[in-house]
Amino acid sequence: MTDKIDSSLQKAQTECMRTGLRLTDKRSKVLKTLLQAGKPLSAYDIADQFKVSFSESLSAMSAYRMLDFLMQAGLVHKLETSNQYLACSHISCEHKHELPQFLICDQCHTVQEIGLGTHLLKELKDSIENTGFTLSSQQLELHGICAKCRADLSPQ
Amino acid sequence: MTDKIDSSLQKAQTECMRTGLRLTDKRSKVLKTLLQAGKPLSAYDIADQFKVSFSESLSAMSAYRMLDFLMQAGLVHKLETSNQYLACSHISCEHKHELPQFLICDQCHTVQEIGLGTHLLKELKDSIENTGFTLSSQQLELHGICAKCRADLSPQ
DNA sequence: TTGCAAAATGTTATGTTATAACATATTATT
DNA sequence: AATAATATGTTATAACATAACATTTTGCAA
Repeated sequence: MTDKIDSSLQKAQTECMRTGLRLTDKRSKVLKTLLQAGKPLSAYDIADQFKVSFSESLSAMSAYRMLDFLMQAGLVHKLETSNQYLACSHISCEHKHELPQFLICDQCHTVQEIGLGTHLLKELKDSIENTGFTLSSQQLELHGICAKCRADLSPQ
Repeated sequence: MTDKIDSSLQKAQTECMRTGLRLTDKRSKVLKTLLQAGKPLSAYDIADQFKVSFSESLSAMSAYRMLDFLMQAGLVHKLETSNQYLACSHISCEHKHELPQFLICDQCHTVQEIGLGTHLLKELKDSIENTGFTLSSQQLELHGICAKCRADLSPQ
């Protein structure tokens, strides 16, 4: 578990170096906060958790700035439908994804980052662009109930 | 134009009566505000515009409550990605839609409510539900550049 | 190595979006 | 008319986000 987080942080560091971005100590710690949480957090949650984890202050303002950086670097996503941030689940793999897709459980609030089939995505994209609209890289956020909560709700 | 708005208001009234919902004068005026705007507005924008249009006060708190009602009645949608509200574009037609889809232009901020093919939607839905996740009625909000802005940006 | 410019972070203030809690008014039902 | 339910008014405050400017740190050229 810790290994996974460490290797993600390592990978993030390497990737930033390669592209000339500065993954500073604080930025790295913000990313680590999200990786450790394993779930989406608000900017203010992050600032609070940061203080607890690292006994070091972080204003919400700074959290926002660091999140901006991490999002630009593709290391963090923002869930627009819940105003929360979460670490990209593909940091430690090679997987490149331009259109992240999230399944958000409205019961337990866990978020699963999935990869829809490229075929389906292409069809979706084509269907939209046929109307003359040009998609920017924008994510899908789909709400519902995850398998686990579904099972808990309707036992038997 | 005014006819379209009036007929939408009429239709909304009829539909609410039929289902036992109370589309009061204020609620109807909030809906009218959105229909007249023809674009998404924030709750505070609506309260402001309401005062201008009807020379009658409306607190933001009240606007939120009326928007909640109108959303429940299926007459208004909320754009979760921009915290704005807009009248459903299908009030005056028979079209029933459980999963609204929006194309949001990040340039001119116009919003187009589209209907993706049922085939494509079914495929998308199946693909997601195969993972064990149960979708609730959730809309798609896709950002990009509309045809008009696209043309303006790259002439010739 | 020093000095400068750019980037990052700190700090304070304020803007924007949304809800809580309780009071008052209106409406439907008996 | 009494009363219960619904709707609206009002005030306060929570939650999310950005602006503006000060200070510190870093990278780089002289």
